Amino acid sequence: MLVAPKRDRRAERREATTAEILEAAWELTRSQGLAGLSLRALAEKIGMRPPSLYWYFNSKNAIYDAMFAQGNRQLLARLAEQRWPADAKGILRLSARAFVEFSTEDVQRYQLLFQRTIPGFQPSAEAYALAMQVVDQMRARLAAAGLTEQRAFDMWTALVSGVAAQQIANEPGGDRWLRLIDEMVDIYVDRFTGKQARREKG
Amino acid sequence: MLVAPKRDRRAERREATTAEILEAAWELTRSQGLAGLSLRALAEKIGMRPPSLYWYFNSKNAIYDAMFAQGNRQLLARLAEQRWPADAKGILRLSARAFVEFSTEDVQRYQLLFQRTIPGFQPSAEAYALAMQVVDQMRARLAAAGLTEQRAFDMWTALVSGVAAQQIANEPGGDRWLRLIDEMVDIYVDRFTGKQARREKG
DNA sequence: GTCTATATCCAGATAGAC
DNA sequence: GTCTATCTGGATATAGAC
Repeated sequence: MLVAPKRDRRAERREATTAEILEAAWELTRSQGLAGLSLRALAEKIGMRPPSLYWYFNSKNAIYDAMFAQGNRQLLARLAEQRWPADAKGILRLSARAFVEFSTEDVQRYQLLFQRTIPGFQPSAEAYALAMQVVDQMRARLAAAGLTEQRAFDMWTALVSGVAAQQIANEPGGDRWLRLIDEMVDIYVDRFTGKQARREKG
Repeated sequence: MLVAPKRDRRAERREATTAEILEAAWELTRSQGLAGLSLRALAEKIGMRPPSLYWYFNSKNAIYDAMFAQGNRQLLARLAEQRWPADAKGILRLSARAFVEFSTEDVQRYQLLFQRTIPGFQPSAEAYALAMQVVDQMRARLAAAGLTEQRAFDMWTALVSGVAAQQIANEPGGDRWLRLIDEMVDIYVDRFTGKQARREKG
């Protein structure tokens, strides 16, 4: 009687090729821009003919979708691997730094994940769920720092994404805005945690 | 003897058509995305054949360039038409509100002016000079509010563009982040002007 | 100024052989 | 799984008539 082997070598190989395609896609976007990605160039880069890509992805949008999901998984992993301190200010500093560094590392990934720059693209439900997980993680970090109100969270995301946006738009690869993170956290903390915040609430 | 008439009707007509093309281009980008603009669709929208556009613009990039310049002129006009108050906090509030409202009004314009989303596009020297004027205006407003340091200016642009970015990315057309502007100005002012700032300096 | 006709090239996607 | 061949349609841009 035939038994299924423990390892599915075919599935493994398929996964490996899929990963290779995505890696090549990221590289191409870095040089051609996110919207400039073409299946021809992608196929050529990995030594395939364009139609062969369709064995792995049903459409170009499916590739964007996989990239979107992968980027969000990378960010989740990045957040998970941090050694989170216990104090509020430490948590906020690390949270901001991790996000801004992740964003500035790869402009195209930043645009795909956080901006609506590709005309037709909308992430699938599965990919979008990962993006929601990222938001939940951020919210959990802020809660760990004692901040639970929606208003405080919105202000926080504005501050952090502002630093990232300016760094990317005006000095990609530099650290002119990155260096402002600690001070930004200070002025945020002054307002939203500790004595002052309690005084305003009471 | 022939004398040149005071009005150059031909030039006027050419200008009018140029303006019409640009207006149609903006409308198309709003529905198709910035990168999705095509000369075919643009020509059709104004009842022309595609080659006729080349009488007015040498290339597609020239159209993007004119749009870039126009957007910056619109922002300069917007800043100029404000009735600027005398007090620092009033100046900052109006400055932030004017910029964020301008940004959220038209997402494609925002992307063209403030983000590098089109693969090949780089503004011409003339158009770029207008973008510099915008920055100078912003800097002048901040100076009028008593803030002259580079670091304070960088922090300010991060805060303002963060509010705009979040509003556009997460709730286009809404005011969830717009409503945070006054509070954002408050926490900024607490840090960078008045007693506290002087104490930190001294 | 606007047109027709055309050049040149590229895009994403499918059919079906092997 | 990967290929060749092909479909269909799009793009920007130019030449030259009117």
